[in-house]
Amino acid sequence: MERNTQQRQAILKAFEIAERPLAVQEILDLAQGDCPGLGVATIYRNLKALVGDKKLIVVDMPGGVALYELPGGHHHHHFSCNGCQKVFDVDGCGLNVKNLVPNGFTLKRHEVLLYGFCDSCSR
Amino acid sequence: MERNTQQRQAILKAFEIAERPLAVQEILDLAQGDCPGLGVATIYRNLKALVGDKKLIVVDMPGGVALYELPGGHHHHHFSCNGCQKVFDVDGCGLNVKNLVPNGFTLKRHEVLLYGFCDSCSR
DNA sequence: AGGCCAGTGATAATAGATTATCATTAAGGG
DNA sequence: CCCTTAATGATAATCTATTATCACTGGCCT
Repeated sequence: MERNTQQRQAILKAFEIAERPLAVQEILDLAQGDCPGLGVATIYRNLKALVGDKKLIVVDMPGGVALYELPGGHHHHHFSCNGCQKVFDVDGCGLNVKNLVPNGFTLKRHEVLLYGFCDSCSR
Repeated sequence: MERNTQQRQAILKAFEIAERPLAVQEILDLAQGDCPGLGVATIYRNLKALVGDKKLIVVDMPGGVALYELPGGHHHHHFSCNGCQKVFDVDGCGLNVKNLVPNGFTLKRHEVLLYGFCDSCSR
């Protein structure tokens, strides 16, 4: 049986409010607003379960920090801000795969990572 | 003073032979062919020094494993093979940055990561 | 309302990557 | 060739992220 706990609700709500990929620490900070006392172990447990249920997807970022986000469905990439360190979704792709993949290689998927400063940090 | 040790030579030679980005463990395996007894600490020490001297550059890959490569100079990206786990350089870019960056955001740099199977692993 | 047990929280344990320590080795100037 | 000392190798230590443990709590079925 799977229970609908306050903790799990708070975690999912954090993603709905943030509207961007979140790291474990960010999820913890946001969800603790709704659910004081929430512990890291619970975050990890629920993340694993939610990813298994396809309610969240993993975004592997360089540097070893895994981010999680709601499955939007459409093809998109990510923008990492050097100022606030937040990661934002970027709609669309802009990648021309033709003539990029070496001869004999088989392309399965791709990631585009943009780095710079977000709206707030650009000023 | 900076000494031209056999260890440092073996490390740089590994990159020249491999002609692709290498992880610490790969560098160790390759360089030990020229320099038996070479230890990990020496790899890390030299990598740090070589990156400081711009003789190597760091490639941060998702998953937290850092790769190193010779500074080729030209703009390129990387292809990660799901079969042999090796990473290869891919010349060119193919990314149309226009209309990709959100309003107000400032783009500083970008990375394109391709995943699939290399020539050998495609067969 | 009562009770079972999945889920939780605090913390210890684990895992993997990188760094520090220190006795020993060897690069290279004189 | 000798001597200074930077660099090395083995290993312990550290650091960070994640998982396991276990007593306790609260969701939810009856």
